[in-house]
Amino acid sequence: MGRVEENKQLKLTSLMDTAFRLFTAQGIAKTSIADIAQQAGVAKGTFYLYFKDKYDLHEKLVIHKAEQLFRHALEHSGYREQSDASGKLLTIVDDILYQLRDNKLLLQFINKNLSWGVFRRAVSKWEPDYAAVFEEILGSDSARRKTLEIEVYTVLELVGSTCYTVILSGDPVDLETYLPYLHRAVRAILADFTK
Amino acid sequence: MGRVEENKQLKLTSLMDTAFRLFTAQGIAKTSIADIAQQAGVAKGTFYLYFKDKYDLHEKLVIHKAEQLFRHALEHSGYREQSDASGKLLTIVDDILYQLRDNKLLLQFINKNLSWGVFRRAVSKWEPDYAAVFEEILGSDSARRKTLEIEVYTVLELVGSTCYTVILSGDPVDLETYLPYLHRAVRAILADFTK
Amino acid sequence: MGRVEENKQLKLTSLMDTAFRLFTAQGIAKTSIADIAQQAGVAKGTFYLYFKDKYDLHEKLVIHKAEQLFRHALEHSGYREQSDASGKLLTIVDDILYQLRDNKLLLQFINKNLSWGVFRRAVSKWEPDYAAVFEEILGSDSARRKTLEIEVYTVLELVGSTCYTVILSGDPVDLETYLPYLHRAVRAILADFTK
Amino acid sequence: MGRVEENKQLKLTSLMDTAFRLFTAQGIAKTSIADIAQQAGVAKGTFYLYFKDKYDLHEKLVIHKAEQLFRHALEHSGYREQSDASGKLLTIVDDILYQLRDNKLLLQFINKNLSWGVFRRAVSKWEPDYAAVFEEILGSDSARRKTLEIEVYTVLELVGSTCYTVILSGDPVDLETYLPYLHRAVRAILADFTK
DNA sequence: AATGAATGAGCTTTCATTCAT
DNA sequence: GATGAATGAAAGCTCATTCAT
Repeated sequence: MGRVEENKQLKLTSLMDTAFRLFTAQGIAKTSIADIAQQAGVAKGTFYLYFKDKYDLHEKLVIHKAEQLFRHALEHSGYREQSDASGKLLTIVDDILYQLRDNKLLLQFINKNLSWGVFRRAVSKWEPDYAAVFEEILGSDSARRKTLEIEVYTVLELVGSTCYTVILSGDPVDLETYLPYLHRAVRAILADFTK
Repeated sequence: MGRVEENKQLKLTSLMDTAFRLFTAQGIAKTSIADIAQQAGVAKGTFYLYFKDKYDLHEKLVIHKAEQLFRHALEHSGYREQSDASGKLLTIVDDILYQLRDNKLLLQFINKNLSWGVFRRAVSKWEPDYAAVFEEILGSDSARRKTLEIEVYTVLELVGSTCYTVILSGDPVDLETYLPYLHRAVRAILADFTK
Repeated sequence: MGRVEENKQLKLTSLMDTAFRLFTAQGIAKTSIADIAQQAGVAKGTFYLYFKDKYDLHEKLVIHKAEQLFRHALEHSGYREQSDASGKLLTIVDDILYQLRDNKLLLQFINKNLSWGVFRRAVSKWEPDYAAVFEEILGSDSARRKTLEIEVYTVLELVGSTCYTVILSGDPVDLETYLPYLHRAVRAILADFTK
Repeated sequence: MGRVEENKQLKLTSLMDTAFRLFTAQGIAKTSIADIAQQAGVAKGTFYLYFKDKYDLHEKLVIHKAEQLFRHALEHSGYREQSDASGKLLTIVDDILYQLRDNKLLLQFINKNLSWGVFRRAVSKWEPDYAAVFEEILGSDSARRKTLEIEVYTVLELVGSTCYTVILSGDPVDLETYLPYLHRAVRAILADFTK
């Protein structure tokens, strides 16, 4: 990577990191491009070399952060040691939950912005091939394929929406109290679907 | 109610209705006070006689719409005919789901903006006394009280987050296809909690 | 006219006068809205209460100035004393020429921007009814009607384009030298058309 | 011409062709150097190796296109076969008119930008020596010399200004309808001047 | 209570120009 | 010669808010 290429990467990273900080601290509406550029240490015009506008940056940021989150879960959760699809899924979910518990800014950012549609589109572009990973988790039994996708969707949405509020506001109970209930709920759903 | 009072009420209603339409159509960020006032048929200055700014109006709108939604469910779902708490809850949930299926704008608006915390705070202010209604649904068995609240919370979040995407984008499947799975999931959770 | 109405008229006039001065002095491209507003003594935002953008202002200015020019010619040239259409037309043309010779800024502004289409559209909106005036000049002989319009068009274009250069740059000769030739040319055209 | 020279010529031509297209399509004000460079297939910096700024390029383009127009008329109109100055002039004018009728973009570009002064300055620089050509057309009779120049000027301005509007907008009549009138007008002027 | 003209801070966006590679 | 990333001044435009009427 030449000097120029290296420099571009640095500016890109700086812009994204700064934007993440500002977006989570004060929201996208109250964050101006001037703010981002200035705090990232680049000229205002430079912003437009990398992003169309702040919403473009925002979208790219969501995808980027989501990828980091999943990549970590896939590489560190040890889900492969589980024998069944449900076990694998739960292991991954738990890893992600722990990451989010320890990084509330990220949770706030991801959850408010990550829809199932965005997630699926993003997954299909990632390297390594995460689509293959899902194949691996869910199995290749094509008869159960659609059902499994619904299963994943249901569990992810349940975990995402409940934990968002619980972790951030401790309402209606705190995370430690809620986790056992959540696990029971998830297992109940998975068990029922498997019938 | 005198002529003046009546006129004020008309302006207020017009402002809120217009704001709801604009907020859902183009988002709060892209909706200006000038837009709202003009389309509501009042002068810009008049807006400030009723609301502090557009965020104040937005908050009042969320609470107002949520109340309408729950009021309808409580008055029309016939939940009282169910014998157990779970049955009552499911009946109310179903009614709300049907309302939202038929009013996607409302779904979009409510879901993006209604958090558990806002909901609880709002409920406590409503007339008639909805707190009493919840008492009625959940029962007064103080031992199960907290558990039931978690139960309600979990189910509401599950229903809210999954149906939001399904109804609005038909992803990963459309609502007709998804509903049976959702019902199984909800019943599985409720059954498990009851053990 | 109330205080407010009076004030609006003042601001409008100030904006148009200032814009005319700046447009003629430095061109529309190099004139910013901030310049116009500042020198007109109003806030930048006020500009947008009266005009869509600087091109909108420009167009209105062209029409406004053209109207003044023609109004003066019609009211002061005494064209009615001429017996034939050609004489009337020449009298009006001469009056306009003298106005422009004495107001080169106006000439520059009008000529670069006044097209036959704009002129015709503008004329039809003016008060008093200038369309009727043209009727009066050209006569109501409907058989010659279209021919007369072409005649007027040809003469106006000839006078406009030749005098523009001559008055402003004295090239290829100065106005005093050119006028006799122009008059001969105009009379030659009119005489020929009358055949 | 070496490879390098050839390459330079290619880039120059590409820049001028692209600029002509963009200037006529959207005007000089809305055409950026970035646009020109990108669509011409060269880097932005390269632009500055050939032109000072876009106005420099514009001026060079006007002169270049005008030369092409006149060169074609002089080489293809057969004006030499006419015996008198008036006939020669009319023959050249007609050829130019036909070129412009078939190339409206060029008409638009030339007319908005070609003044008598620019034309004269440009003519004096061309190769072959077009000044001599004018000598040839107008004759060397120094007594009539200045009169003939005025004649050329008057006719060119008349033709230019009337045909601009007629060809481009068909207002007040279309070209086919207008041409006979124009020819009568030109002949009337020329005949009168010859008296 | 209602109006809407006026404000001007503040935002997004463009773009000519430079210069290290 | 050629490049194109970077710059930052400058422009257009929006809009919440005020206040005289």
